[in-house]
Amino acid sequence: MTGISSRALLGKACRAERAICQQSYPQDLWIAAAAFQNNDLAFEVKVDSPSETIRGTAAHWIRVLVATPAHSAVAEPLTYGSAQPLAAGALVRVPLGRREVLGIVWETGLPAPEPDLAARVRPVAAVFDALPPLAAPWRALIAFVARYYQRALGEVALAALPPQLRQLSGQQLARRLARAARAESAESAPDDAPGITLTPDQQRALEQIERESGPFLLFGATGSGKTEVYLRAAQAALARDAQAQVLVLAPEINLTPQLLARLQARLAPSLGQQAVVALHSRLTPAQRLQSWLAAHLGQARVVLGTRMAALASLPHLALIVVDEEHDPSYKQQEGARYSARDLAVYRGHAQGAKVILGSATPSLESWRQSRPATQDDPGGRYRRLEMPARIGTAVGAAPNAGWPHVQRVDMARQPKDAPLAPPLLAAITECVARGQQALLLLNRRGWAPVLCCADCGWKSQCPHCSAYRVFHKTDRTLRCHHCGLSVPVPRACPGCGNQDIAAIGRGTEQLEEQLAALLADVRRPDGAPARIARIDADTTKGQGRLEAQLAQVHAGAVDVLVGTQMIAKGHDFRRVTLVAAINPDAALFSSDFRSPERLFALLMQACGRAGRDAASGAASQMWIQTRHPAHPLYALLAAHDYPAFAALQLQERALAGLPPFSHLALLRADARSQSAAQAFLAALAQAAQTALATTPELAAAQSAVRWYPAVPLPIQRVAGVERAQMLLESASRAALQRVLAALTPLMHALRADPAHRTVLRWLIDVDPAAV
DNA sequence: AGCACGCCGACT
DNA sequence: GTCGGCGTGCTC
Repeated sequence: MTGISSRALLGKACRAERAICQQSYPQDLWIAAAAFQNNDLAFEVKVDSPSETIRGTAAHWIRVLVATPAHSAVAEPLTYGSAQPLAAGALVRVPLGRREVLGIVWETGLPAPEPDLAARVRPVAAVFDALPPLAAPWRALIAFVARYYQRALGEVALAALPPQLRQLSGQQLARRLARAARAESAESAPDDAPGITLTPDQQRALEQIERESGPFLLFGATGSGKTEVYLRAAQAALARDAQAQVLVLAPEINLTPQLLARLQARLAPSLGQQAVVALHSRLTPAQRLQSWLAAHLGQARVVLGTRMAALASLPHLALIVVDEEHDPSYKQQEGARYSARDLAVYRGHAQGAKVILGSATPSLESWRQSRPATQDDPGGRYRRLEMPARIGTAVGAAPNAGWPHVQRVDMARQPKDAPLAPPLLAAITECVARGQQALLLLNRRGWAPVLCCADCGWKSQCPHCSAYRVFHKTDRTLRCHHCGLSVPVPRACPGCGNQDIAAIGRGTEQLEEQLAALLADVRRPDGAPARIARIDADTTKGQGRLEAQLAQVHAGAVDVLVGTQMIAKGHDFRRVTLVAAINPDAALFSSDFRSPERLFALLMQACGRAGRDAASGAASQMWIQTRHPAHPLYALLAAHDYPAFAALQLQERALAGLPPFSHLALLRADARSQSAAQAFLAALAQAAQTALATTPELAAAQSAVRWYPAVPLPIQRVAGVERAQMLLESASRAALQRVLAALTPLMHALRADPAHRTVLRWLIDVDPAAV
C-alpha cells in the first residue's frame, strides 16, 4: 500500500463510500445513517418511504438560508429536517455537501416535501439556542435588500452577520454570550446636561424632529452644529424608551473615531461605556462579533458604524442618523450593491424609527425628495430642516457671513507649468508667516500620472489595464492604481532605449517636492522654516498612520498640508485658514453625470475646512486653480450657494431624464475580450425582448424601460479582464424592478450557453453610483 | 464560496 | 507511476 498517495486513496474511498450509500442502501436509510452519525440530533428513522419516515417521528421541516454565492444554482432557502420545532430567525449549523455551515432558519412549519427532495433532505446539525432569533423586521430588511438589489437571499443574509459567527461552535457562542451578560451592569447616572447653548437653527431643527415623523434632511452648513443636533436627537430618543437603540452612520472608517468620542462623552455617563459601540470592517473579528452581539441583544443602545452597520440586527431601533448623506461611500461596491443611506430610510419606515439625513451638500436625490410643497406640487417625502448659519455668526448677518472668500485663479493667464499660480503662492507664504496652516488638495497620488518617451511615444501603459501606470518617485516604481502592478522605473525607454523619459502631469508627491523648493525661504513667526507634509493613501497605509499624521497637523507641527480628498473630509483643522484646489477641472468634463455634484460637494467640504467657525472663517480663503474661472459650478461655489447649484443641476437632470427624475440600473459583464462581454449583454437584451413580451404585465414594464447599447466601462480593462456595461433607465422604479427580476434567470441561462463561455462574471447594479 | 472529480502535463 | 495544475459541477 505504501506507494499510493493519500489523495488518490481518499478519492477512491469516498467514491466507494458513496457508491455503497447510494446503491446498496435505500435513500431513507442513507438519511438515517447521516442523522445517526450526527450525535447532536438523533433522528429516529424507521423504514418505509422517506416522507412517512419523518412524519412518523414528528420531525419538523424547515427552510434554511446558507451563504450561497451570488450566481450559484442555490438561490432559494434549502430544506432541512429538525427533531425540535425551531423559530424563524434562529441560527443553526447545517450540513452542506461535505461541510457544515452556518444557516438562518427562514421558514418553519413546512409540509413534507416531494419524495425526490425528501430523499436529499438532511437534518439540522446544531442549533444556537443561546442566541435570540433574528427578529422579523431584520428578516424583512434582508428580504428587501435581496429582492431590490437582485441577489440571493442567503448571500445577503449571511453577509450581514459578523464573519466570526461562522467559525464559532454553539458552545463557544454560549460562552461569549454569558460573558456579555456579566459585563452588562448598566449603572444609570442622571443625564449630564451639556453646557452648550443651542443656536436658534438647532433649536428649530430639534423641535421639528421631536414633533414630526420624518424622514428629515438636515441641510446644515459646515460648522452649523449638525453633530449637536444628532446628539440631542439621540439623547431624546434614548430617554423616551429605556430599550431604544440609535444607529449612527458615517461614510468612512476614518471619520468614526471623532464621532465615537463625542457620542461616548455625551451618552456614556448615563448609559454606561458598553452601551456605545462601533461597527465597521476595521475592527478585529472578535470586536466586530462583540459589537454585533451587543446590538442584537439590545445591550448596545448606540451603534456607530459605516455602511455595513445599516444591516446590523437592532431590535429596538428608534433613530437612524446618516451623517454626510451625500457621500458616495454609502454605496456598497461589491456583493449586494446596496446604498446604506437608502436602506436607512427604508428601515426607518419599516421599523418605525426616525431618520435624519445630514449634509451641507445633500445628494440631489435627497434634496429633491425634501422639496417643500407648493400649490401644484405636493412636495417630497422628506422634511427639510435648514441650518444655514455657522456658529458664531451674528444674528441677521448676510447669508455669506463667516465663509471663506473664494478666489478663482485663471490658469490660462499664469506662467506655464508653474504648479502654483504666483498669487496663490504669495497667499500661502503669508499664511505660513502668520503662523497659520494651509491645505492643498490634489486628487492624484504619486509623482506623475504618466511617463512618456519624447522620441518614440512610449507611455507607461499598464500591460493588464487600460490605464497608465503612475510614477512614484519615493520608491522609484511605476504603479498601476487599478490592478496594483508595481515595477521599478526603467532607466531608459523600453520602446527605443532613449535615456530621456518625461513625466507628464503632477501628483501629490511632486507637489510636495516643488512646494519645498518654493517655500525654502519662508519662515514661520518663530523663525523656523516652513514644514510641509503629505497625506494620501500612500502615506497612511499602516494601522493608525492617518491618525498619527493628523495629530501632527493638530499639534501645529505642519504648516502646509498636501493631500488627496482624504484630507477634505470631516477632519476638523482649527488653524487652517487657506485651502486650495490645485487642479479640480477634470471633474467638470467627466462622462459621469454625477461628477459635478461630487466636485461641488468636495470643494464645499474643503471650503469648510478653512476656519470652522465664523470668526476665523471670515478671514479665511479658498483658492481654485482653473482654466474655466467663469464656470457656473465655481461661481456658485464662490457664492456658497448650494441651493442654486442644486437647482441648476436638477434642471439639467430633468432635461436629460437622469436621476432623480428617472431610475437606473447597470447590467455588467466581465470577459476575456471586450467583444465577448458586449455580446453577452447584447444577447441578454435580445432574449429579454422576446421573454418579456410573453406576459402582459412584463411587457408593460418593459415598454417603460429604456435599454441603452452595451458599451465598455470608462476603464474598460482591469487586471486583464475586459468590462462592458449596459444601462437601463425608467421613470418608474416599479417597472425597472419588474424587468430586473425577470432578467436574473435569463442571465443564468445565457451564462450556461457555450456561446458565452468566456464570460467570467456578470452583475446587476441597481441605482449605480457612477455611470 | 468550498470542495469534490477528472483530465492533462512534468517530474522522480 | 505519482504529483499537482485548474476547468467543471454540485451542495437541501
